[in-house]
Amino acid sequence: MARPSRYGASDLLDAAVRLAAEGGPAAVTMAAVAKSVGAPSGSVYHRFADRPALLSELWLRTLDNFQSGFLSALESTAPRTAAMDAARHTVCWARDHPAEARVLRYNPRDFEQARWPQEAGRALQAANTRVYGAVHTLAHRLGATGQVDVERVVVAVIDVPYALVQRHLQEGSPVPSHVLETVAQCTAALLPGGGEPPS
Amino acid sequence: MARPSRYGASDLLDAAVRLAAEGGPAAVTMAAVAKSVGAPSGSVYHRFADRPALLSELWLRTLDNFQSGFLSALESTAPRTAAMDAARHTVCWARDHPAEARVLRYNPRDFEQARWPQEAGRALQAANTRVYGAVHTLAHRLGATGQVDVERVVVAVIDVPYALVQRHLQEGSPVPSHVLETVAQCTAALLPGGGEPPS
DNA sequence: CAGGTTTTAGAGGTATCTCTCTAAATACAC
DNA sequence: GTGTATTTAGAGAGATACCTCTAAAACCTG
Repeated sequence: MARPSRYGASDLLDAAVRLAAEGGPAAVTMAAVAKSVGAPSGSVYHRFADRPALLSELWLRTLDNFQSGFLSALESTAPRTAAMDAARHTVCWARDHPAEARVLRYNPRDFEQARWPQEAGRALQAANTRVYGAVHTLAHRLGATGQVDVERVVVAVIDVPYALVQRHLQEGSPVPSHVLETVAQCTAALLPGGGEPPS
Repeated sequence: MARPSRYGASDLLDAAVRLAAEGGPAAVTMAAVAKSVGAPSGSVYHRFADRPALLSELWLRTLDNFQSGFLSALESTAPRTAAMDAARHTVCWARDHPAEARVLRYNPRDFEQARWPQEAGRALQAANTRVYGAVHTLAHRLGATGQVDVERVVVAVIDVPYALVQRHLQEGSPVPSHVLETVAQCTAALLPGGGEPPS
């Protein structure tokens, strides 16, 4: 049918992830991505309509790579193990995919969300509501009743592992293994019913 | 002695904070700062040797504005109230200074730390070790013994309030008042000795 | 091998940003 | 008032980024 592609979309996105992890969103220029894989800039524009389109795919692909494992961890039948598994998944995924995890440290806004194609904006919203919905129902399965209880589950399952992991990643160092235990303790302590007393 | 200055350093930094809060570090260009206060670009270069110098002062001033209150909250004699006050301070400060708080969401690296003047780099390191040292001694005063216990206090006093506040700020919405209570509960639950059981 | 489609390849226009440099304006000291 | 140090004011050079556009190359189908 046609000439085979030498620089595929996923190759370019891989390069973009590396650049973003090292130099932040500003480092993801079309020229830098092209240079990073040895392609001329025209090849990048052949795959992505413009820079916002590339950035949106970069963000959405990375987010989905993380969320898919997170969501399947939440599907465990026992709600408490679901919560613990999800929290641990965040740590393990970040440990195993440091560059991608460093991308998620930022915000869609930092990746020019305002200029994304409409479809990308909707996809992002869908992904976010899907995760928040899953955590919400988890909170109810855990017996959370009020607004504050639900918030507390969100902190336990999302914010604490995320914060602990990012603190290490942002220094460029890998995620130490003891973080897994710290997160497990903190999450357990914050879930309804509490954890073993701290000391 | 001389002509009075029309665009002071702090005016320019104020504008830079606004720009960074709205558009991220990339939006803080010398031209944008100048335009934001109605000055020609030359006036900005008269105050700051170059862009890294401006960014370093932007970061250090903002960090110090936050840390001074945080550190004085930690000085309370009763260690548990010190921890709770420090956690609450983070929430209140972010609520009252949303633009500055949104700046602190980023990393010195995002503000070109690699090109900062030496002196600024040292000041940053000093500020960080000062805070981590204070939290470290707080952890000991709270009876923390092992590595994991200390980490847990850091999570309770720093990471949890920071994460909860940033989750709201990054959507552009102000910090809701109920966050103060959520943070207080989570921090209490994570401190040695625990909090009231969740439910 | 011929036709058609996709992709590479990169030159170049336009815009923007950083930073330098000169000249003029200002206000205080004497 | 005069001198002087500081600041404003902005033009312009050099670099870089985004994006467009044209031409050629490569491969599959028939």
